[in-house]
Amino acid sequence: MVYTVGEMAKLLGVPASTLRYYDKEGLLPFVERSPGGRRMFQEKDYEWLQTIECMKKTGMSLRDIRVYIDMAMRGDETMEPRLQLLSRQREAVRTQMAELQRTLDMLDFKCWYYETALRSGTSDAVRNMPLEEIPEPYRAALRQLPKPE
Amino acid sequence: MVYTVGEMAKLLGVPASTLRYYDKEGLLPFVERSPGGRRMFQEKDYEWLQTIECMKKTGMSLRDIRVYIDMAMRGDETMEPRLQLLSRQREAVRTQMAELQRTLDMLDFKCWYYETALRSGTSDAVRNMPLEEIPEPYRAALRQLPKPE
DNA sequence: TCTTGACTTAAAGCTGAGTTTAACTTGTAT
DNA sequence: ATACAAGTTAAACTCAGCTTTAAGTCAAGA
Repeated sequence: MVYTVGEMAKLLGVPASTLRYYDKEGLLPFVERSPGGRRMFQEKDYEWLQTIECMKKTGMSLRDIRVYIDMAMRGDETMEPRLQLLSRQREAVRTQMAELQRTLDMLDFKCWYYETALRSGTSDAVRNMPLEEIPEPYRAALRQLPKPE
Repeated sequence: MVYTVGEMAKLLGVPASTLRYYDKEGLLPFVERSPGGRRMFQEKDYEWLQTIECMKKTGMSLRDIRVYIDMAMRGDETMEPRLQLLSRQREAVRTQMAELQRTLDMLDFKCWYYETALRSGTSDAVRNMPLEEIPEPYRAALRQLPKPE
């Protein structure tokens, strides 16, 4: 079973222009063409495209994904550098998550701040609240934060 | 104590061009000018800038940050919409983190895959490994994933 | 006073990841 | 055989978030 670019795009839920763009950028070296020049996507290409999607979710750039694909197409001899690339990406995602957690703590604190201020009708009460009265979970965020405005 | 744009940029660890850009985009309505037209940053402006930085880390667009700043400058009457904005942003960050976790699971699995393949010298062994032999933590990721290449 | 470094603006340029457009070709259905 | 939807390319356009450049202004130290 082969698919045209439009069919494959539909399967993946992306515009066909995106697949053409990826092809132009060298991300789809595995896609063959018909005698008339049309892309003929195979079942196995769907798996490649899922792999690309997955890499993209990690925040990897198209350039790095292309490098990865190129290596993967060269077979087992490139397993080591591929592992290295994935390993670095994993580290990057972990870092990203840790940063997001700190950001989330800040947002939790700010939301609490406004909820409290709204309940008392003014921001004065909570702005001048002594540290001891601030619920424990928010104190850490407060310490590393500017005052909410 | 007042600072020029260059001094404030140094304090924040960003290029001065970024602060000028933010000003042009309306993110710094609080910064006053000298008679000669130069920006004079005050201590309190430093706190505003930290707030902007914090909002940016949540992935908020400059446009939304400007809206937030504008509201904050109008005082207590805008607390409710500000809370709504922060609340929405918090939801967005939570979603983002959940997605990253799934991505991380995938990367963990892929790294395990390559580590195993490298130890056995070929990807065949692990490619054909029956599900029961795959360590439990990785099975979930495998189920929602394309085969690694 | 003069030099010099840091400031000012407007406008253009850059990057990544696409999307849109225009002009043309292919292949399927009638 | 013909129509016509869907394919092809190159090139231009978009968007956010800056950065760079050019041409000019300000102000602190010698």
